[in-house]
Amino acid sequence: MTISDVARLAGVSQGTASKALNGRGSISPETVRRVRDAADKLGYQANALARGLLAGRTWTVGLITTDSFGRFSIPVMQGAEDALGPGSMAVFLCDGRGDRIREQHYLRILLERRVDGIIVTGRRQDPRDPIGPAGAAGSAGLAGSSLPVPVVYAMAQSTNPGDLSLVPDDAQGGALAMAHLLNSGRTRIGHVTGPERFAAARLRARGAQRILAEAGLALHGGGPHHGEWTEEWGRQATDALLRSAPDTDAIFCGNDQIARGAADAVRETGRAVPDDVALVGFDNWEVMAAACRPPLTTVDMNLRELGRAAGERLLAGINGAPLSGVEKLPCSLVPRESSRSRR
Amino acid sequence: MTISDVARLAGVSQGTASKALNGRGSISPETVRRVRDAADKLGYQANALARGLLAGRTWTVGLITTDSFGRFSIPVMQGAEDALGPGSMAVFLCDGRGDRIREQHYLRILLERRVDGIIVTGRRQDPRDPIGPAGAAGSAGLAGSSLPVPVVYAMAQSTNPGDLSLVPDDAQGGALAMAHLLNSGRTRIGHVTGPERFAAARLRARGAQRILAEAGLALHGGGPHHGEWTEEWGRQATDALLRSAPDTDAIFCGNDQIARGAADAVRETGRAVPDDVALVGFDNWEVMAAACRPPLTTVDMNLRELGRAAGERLLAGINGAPLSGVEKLPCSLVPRESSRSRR
DNA sequence: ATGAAAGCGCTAACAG
DNA sequence: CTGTTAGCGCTTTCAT
Repeated sequence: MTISDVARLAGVSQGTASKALNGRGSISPETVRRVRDAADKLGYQANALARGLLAGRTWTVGLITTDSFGRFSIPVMQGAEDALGPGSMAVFLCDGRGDRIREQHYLRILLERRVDGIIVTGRRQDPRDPIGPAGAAGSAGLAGSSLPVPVVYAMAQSTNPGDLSLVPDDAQGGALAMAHLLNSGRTRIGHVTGPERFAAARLRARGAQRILAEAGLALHGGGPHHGEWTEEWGRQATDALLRSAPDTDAIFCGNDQIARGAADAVRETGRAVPDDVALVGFDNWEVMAAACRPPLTTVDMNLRELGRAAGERLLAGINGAPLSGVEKLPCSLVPRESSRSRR
Repeated sequence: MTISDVARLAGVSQGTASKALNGRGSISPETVRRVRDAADKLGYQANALARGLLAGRTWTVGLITTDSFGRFSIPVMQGAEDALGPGSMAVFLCDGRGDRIREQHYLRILLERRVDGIIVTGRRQDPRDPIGPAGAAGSAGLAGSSLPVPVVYAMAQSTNPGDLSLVPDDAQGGALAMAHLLNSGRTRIGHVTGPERFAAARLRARGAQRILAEAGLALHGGGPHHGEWTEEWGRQATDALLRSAPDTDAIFCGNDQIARGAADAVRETGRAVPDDVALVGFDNWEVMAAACRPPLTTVDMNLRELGRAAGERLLAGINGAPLSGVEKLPCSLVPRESSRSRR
């Protein structure tokens, strides 16, 4: 099933068939019709390998996720597809599973297949070594990636400032959550979050504390309470917080799992959410936020939007635009029951 | 960066360079070394497009997931990669998002790129139309897929019996759960599950009821209680069940979310899990099962194993083996706290 | 052991 | 408007 078969059936030359099918050159309408008919009858589909070989590009981009597709990578990937698909670019997804070896392997696979560009995505914004031949990073300096194709990091950040990284603005998200709690009339607000080694935890806390300071307040019940990103920690820390600072009237939680644990703990001390204690989470992980009792107000990182931006940037890069720097994209607040104003 | 550049640098002909790099023909060790060195120095990587064009195959398989990569598709995909990767096949992942149009689109993309085979994966085992040109299904009859490459359905089932479908054995899984509860000394066992329109719900219930019948028992508190696959429904149905049949000593839940809701409901009636009421879930969705209080005993569908099997079957298909029929792969039980024997 | 040449399927440049 | 030809990068005969 090649274009020669189509040409033969239509009674024209190979070149004419190609032009007729691609709308290039000038071909009589009658011929176009005959060629199209022949192609349809034969179920002809152009061989993308031959086409790519000739054109020097493949209309394919690779997306490497450093950890398995999870709740962070998936929306990023969908956004990227939204941006790339309409221009009929295909996205070649690879799961690095957080393993450098696998990642190198996939990089190789992608480059061999001559993808036009690569998106690297992960689940943390802590800077990571750039993809590419190990050790090439340092030598590259500000010069951008040492790879033969443009690369965009999305929901991941390269330690090489010459690479373009797109990350959610965690500090702004934390500020958003805190401002919302203040607006709903709370003033004695605690903060329970994940491990301090995560940039996300530190930044969210910092943003929240800035807003609090602007209102002349500080975290109620002591500095950010760092622990695991789990429900278990949410319960435990909330329990301790309510014991040491019983008049706490709101808790900003570093993610939705912690918030859900917090909701259970609040309820189990005989208090009500949101009437006694308001809660705000982070991530807008639907299945968590919706199953929480009551449904959880939370911060959405707009990852799909971030993925879309990554796709657009990559397209620009493929067309020759320079790609570098770290860009922070805004989070937004999704209000639900858990932070309703009193009365 | 082509093989000619390598050949020139090594001072040999193109053909010799090719043989040296691929270990074909007979080439003097000395020449091999020179060519390898040249390739290394230049960072040469073969162009997979040119190679594929010539070979008529691409060492690439496509994986189309009918709904976004979620907790069902991901393990299947990983298993498939485990089976295919070592033979250095690349897996081209596509997210159909449950949309037939997108699916067609990706199928096209994959066939244009001349993948060697396709795996279709989903999250339900209810039979679905085969992929491929709409309407081609019926005419194909038992003849297998009308596509030019082999196809395997994994965690998805084609309505065309000529296609090969791999699904978890839900009935066996349900039986496993029920047998486990009986073994732990329970006899008054209820069943709360998802919508009846899901084959999974019906099959799990059927398997459970068969085991119960063999023990001379029947579902306690009435037939399978069908509802949503949500925590909310788990809470609601469990509450109703414990009201109408207060002596219930175990509940088999159709999935882990329902089980988690059930755990909350049991606790809120003043009963203890597992001392008063034992619980078993289904899916082994780690984040749910582990966050449940107490940790949830559940049935694992071994999806990774299923994915691996799909990859192996596809390889066989690519090598010419015929592929058809429906195969059910066994589930296994993951015991945790929620069903510990009393005393 | 090595080189020369053909050809995978396609598009583009150039003739006619 | 249509046909012919060259060549993308690679592997593979077939000579030498």
